[in-house]
Amino acid sequence: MKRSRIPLHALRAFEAAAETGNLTRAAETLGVTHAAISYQIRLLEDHLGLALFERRMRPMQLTDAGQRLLEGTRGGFDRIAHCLDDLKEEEDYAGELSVVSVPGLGGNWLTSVLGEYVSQFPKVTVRMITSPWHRQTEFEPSDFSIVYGSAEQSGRRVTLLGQTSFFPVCSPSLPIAGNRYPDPRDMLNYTLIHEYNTDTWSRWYMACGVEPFAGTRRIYFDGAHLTLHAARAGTGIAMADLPTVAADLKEGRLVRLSDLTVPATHPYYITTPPLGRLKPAAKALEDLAVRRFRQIEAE
Amino acid sequence: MKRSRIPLHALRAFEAAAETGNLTRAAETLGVTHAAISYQIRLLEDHLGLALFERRMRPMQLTDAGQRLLEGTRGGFDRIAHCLDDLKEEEDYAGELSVVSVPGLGGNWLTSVLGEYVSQFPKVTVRMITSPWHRQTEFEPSDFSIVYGSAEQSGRRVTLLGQTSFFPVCSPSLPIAGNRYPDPRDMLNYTLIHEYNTDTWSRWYMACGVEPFAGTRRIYFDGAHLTLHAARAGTGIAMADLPTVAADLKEGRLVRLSDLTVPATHPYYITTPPLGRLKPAAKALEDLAVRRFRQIEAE
DNA sequence: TAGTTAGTGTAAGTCTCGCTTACAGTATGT
DNA sequence: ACATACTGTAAGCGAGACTTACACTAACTA
Repeated sequence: MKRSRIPLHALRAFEAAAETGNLTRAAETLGVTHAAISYQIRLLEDHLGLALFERRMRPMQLTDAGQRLLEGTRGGFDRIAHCLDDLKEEEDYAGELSVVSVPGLGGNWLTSVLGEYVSQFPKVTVRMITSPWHRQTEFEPSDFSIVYGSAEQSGRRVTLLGQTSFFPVCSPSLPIAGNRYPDPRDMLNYTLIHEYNTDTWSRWYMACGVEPFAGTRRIYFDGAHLTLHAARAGTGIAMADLPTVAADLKEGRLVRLSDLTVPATHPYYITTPPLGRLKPAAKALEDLAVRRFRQIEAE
Repeated sequence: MKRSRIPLHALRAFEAAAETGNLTRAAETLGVTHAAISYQIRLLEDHLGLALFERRMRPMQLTDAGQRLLEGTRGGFDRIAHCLDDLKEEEDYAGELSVVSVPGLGGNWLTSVLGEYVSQFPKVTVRMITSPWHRQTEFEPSDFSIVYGSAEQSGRRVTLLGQTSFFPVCSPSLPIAGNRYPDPRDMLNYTLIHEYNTDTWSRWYMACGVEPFAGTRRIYFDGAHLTLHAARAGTGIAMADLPTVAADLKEGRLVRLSDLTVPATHPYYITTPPLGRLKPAAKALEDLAVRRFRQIEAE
């Protein structure tokens, strides 16, 4: 069969479905909806003119032809996947990778991304520094760094990571955490945890249409990691963005108090050395980071 | 590597390019433009973060990584392609296939399609009949048939093949064949070869904006294959459509005399037994026929 | 056997990304 | 130096992969 006419996407969908006997499960592993799988399999069956699945029963059974096809595709794709994996084990994906990040994303989100990264590229040794000085000048230039705000930097390659937006969070131990999405006015009875040099709280209340807070308790910290630490400890209510607190929310250390968000004043950027000196390993990290960021945004 | 992230199209493009060391050639084999290949390879190199080709020299040389990748992908795709081919060799693609066609397309175009078909499905024995009686009723119902005009038929599955359009052709031996796209008025000095029960010639002259021919010689035949036979023999000028005369034009047996075409009054349809009794082999022939028809239309 | 849950089928509409077009740039041959 | 043959790349288009939404069917539960 001519290469140009092999329905690759359809075969991939078929393989996933055949392995589980369950379109929904298959769809999840490929990161699409069940309808997409159904569509592709229909296409493939139509192309071959024969049935690949026995659909009377559940879980779906492969027909003879389906069984045969599964062996072929699995073998083929495995071969390709291994080859691709091997390429990633080479020198290009070995050695050291110096990573610098601003504390906000760096503290929590980036560490989890790096966790996935090192398991995917076991031969890369990552050295990470978080530093609020996002200008690269005073450091030995890093292989990969995340900066906040303006990113133009002498001779470094810049790609947009994305923009976050803020919403109030607090410890589940505070009484107000009980009612889902309480009235913003009620939140004024708690300590509002601020970060120095930001106006996130006031912008948020403005967006709510609530009068600026007058006599509420406030406390100021130097950096988002500290405000969140305080929030977790039950000190009061802090503003947070999704990437930094996604894990906290999921594991119940923090509770989100509103649907309403205000955008960060600046986006995050990734900077790397220019194309000539860009390490493949850094590019791979960039891809992963961007993907994970999008993923969180989508939720 | 997770299946969902294998860039299959990019790998296919890479494989084609790596095999020839020539993007243009690779593009041809995949039936796309060189830019498409270039784009996909760029994507792949970018995804992996490393160069696959050494581009200083021509033909392009694979890098080490490229070499490795080629082995993997070639192996993988070969495996899949073989598996797919095997599936086509099974009972589903064996046995007899009865094909019925109206003479127009059947005479020339369909035979060439069938030629390709049998080389692709060697185990299928094709029995073809051309018959102007495109109603199926009096025959043992065929596995695959091409009809002209209205296609509604008791219980058969119908798919549109396409609509042709007509233009004048003649033998290269006629003097008028010398000048490319002569004045339609000059053509009136030759015998106009007609097919019974069609008004193609008069519709064509109407489309030209030329007065209906008065005292020109005419000759009538029963069926397009006869008109074309006469045209090839130098009898005069006949009307023909692209599928039927594509080979004649390419091989110089006929010359096209005008850019202007008039559409056929009806489209061609393919009919097969309904889904339950549709043979996979017939479906495959249908796919091939439709593809080849589109291809000619595109030229 | 009726209700419930988990899954598949499928039509309609959306949007991505693979592709073409068009042109500039770069090797190789004469 | 010119011609030829190929590659690189930006801009824009369109097919088709995908999502959404709902109908439907199988398999459990009681």
